[in-house]
Amino acid sequence: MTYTTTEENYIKAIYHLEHVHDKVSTTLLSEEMNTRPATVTDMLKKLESKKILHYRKYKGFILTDQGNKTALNVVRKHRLWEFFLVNKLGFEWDEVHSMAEELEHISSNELTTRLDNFLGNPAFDPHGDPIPDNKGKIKILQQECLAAVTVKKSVTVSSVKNQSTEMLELLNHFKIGIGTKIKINKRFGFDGSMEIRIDKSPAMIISKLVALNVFCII
Amino acid sequence: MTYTTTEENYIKAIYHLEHVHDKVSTTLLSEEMNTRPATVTDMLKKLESKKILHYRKYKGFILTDQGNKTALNVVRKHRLWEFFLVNKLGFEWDEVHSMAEELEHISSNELTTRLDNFLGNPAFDPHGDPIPDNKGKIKILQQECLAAVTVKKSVTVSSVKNQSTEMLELLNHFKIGIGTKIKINKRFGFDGSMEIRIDKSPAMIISKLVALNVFCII
DNA sequence: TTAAATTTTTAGATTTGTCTAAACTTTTAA
DNA sequence: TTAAAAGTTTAGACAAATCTAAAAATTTAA
Ligand SMILES: [Mn+2]
Ligand SMILES: [Mn+2]
Ligand SMILES: [Mn+2]
Ligand SMILES: [Mn+2]
Repeated sequence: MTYTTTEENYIKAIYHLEHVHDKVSTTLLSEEMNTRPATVTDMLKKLESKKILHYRKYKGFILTDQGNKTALNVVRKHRLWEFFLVNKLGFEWDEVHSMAEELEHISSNELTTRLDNFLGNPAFDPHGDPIPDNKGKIKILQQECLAAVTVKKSVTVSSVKNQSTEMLELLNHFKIGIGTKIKINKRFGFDGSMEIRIDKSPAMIISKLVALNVFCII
Repeated sequence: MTYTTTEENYIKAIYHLEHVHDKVSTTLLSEEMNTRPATVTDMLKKLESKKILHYRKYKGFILTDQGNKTALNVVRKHRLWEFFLVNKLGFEWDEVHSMAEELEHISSNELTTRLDNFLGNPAFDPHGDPIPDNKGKIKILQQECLAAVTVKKSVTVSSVKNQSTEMLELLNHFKIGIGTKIKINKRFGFDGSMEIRIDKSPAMIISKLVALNVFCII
């Protein structure tokens, strides 16, 4: 089975939303896809007929195994291309998303396999998100939210939740990236901000919102 | 200006045909695009309105400067990606065309520039075709058709005209590729076939049709 | 428990790229 | 030089992905 670029984008969006919300609604999906709910309803019928999801009018929808498999393949390509763009072409992590959004639809499986090998079969993309292997298997790390880490502990940044350009730009400014080692000096009760230190550089303050979006390995 | 994948494919097809035929007809273009002439007429009107070509009903059409520039950019991306697939991912030269047909539509100019640099700014693709630089400039080689080369001369293969899988497969079998040095032993008047030799390997016979499709530097 | 609010679906259009069949223009050749 | 052949365009239709407006179903809350 092959799917259009649009279908693949819907499948991937449903996959992502299913991992954040326990029930994905038509409206939620329409917001994610920047379309109208009516458009989503049409697409749901189409994807149902292609056995990508189970759908019952007014009752909701959920990806089938086939749907999940397809989503994982698109996610795999997206993250492999992001890795390529950052590690081979020298792009910054905040520049690659829209390019990967196009590259993820290149169809050749052989190309994906060879790209994977060329990159050294990476397990994580530049944002710390796991790259599914060719069977759809994902490495799951035991991570903790930086906002919840005990004071005085040292941790290693492993992923970023909010991946907006603004957030990544801010982390760039702080010189925080995947793999950065952080020591938590103090947490301020007033606004939940934290004083942290990277190596020997001077201590700095990050807001609670930033801390909530950074995940670490302890 | 940005163009759809379909529009880009038409623009590129017109560009290629203009370099082989002194007048491109609606029917010829429809054959190249595997569509009906009526479909081409519709697209011509659309591309005319986008200033990609000059068009006069029943009288023909020709790319504008803007059309040529756009075509060269698509050709550039196509050939850079082919180079990448062969020289970085290890594909054979007869495997890359359809993948490049998709990759050539990835829009980011910054990506194209960085890919070009990553590949070492190659001037020719795996089939010996010139890769336009970022200004659309092409290196033109002084080439001669193998079928026309004087007997006893030694030449270097520089490009292949017919790039069908069948042709490339045949050349693979003969171990003839871009850069291969060939000595012409004899040309047979009966069928125009030629006896050639590569390095110290035993002499072999290639048909006139093969020779007509191989171009060399003398 | 039922009426109001919210969500979802249906109905009917629109745009893009395609088709077939028919009409129109140009070219060819008798 | 003109009639037939060939090439091109027009007219009308369709599938995909989208929209708006209205109808229907579900959820919420008085
Ligand atoms: Mn995408
Ligand atoms: Mn990512
Ligand atoms: Mn293409
Ligand atoms: Mn090529």
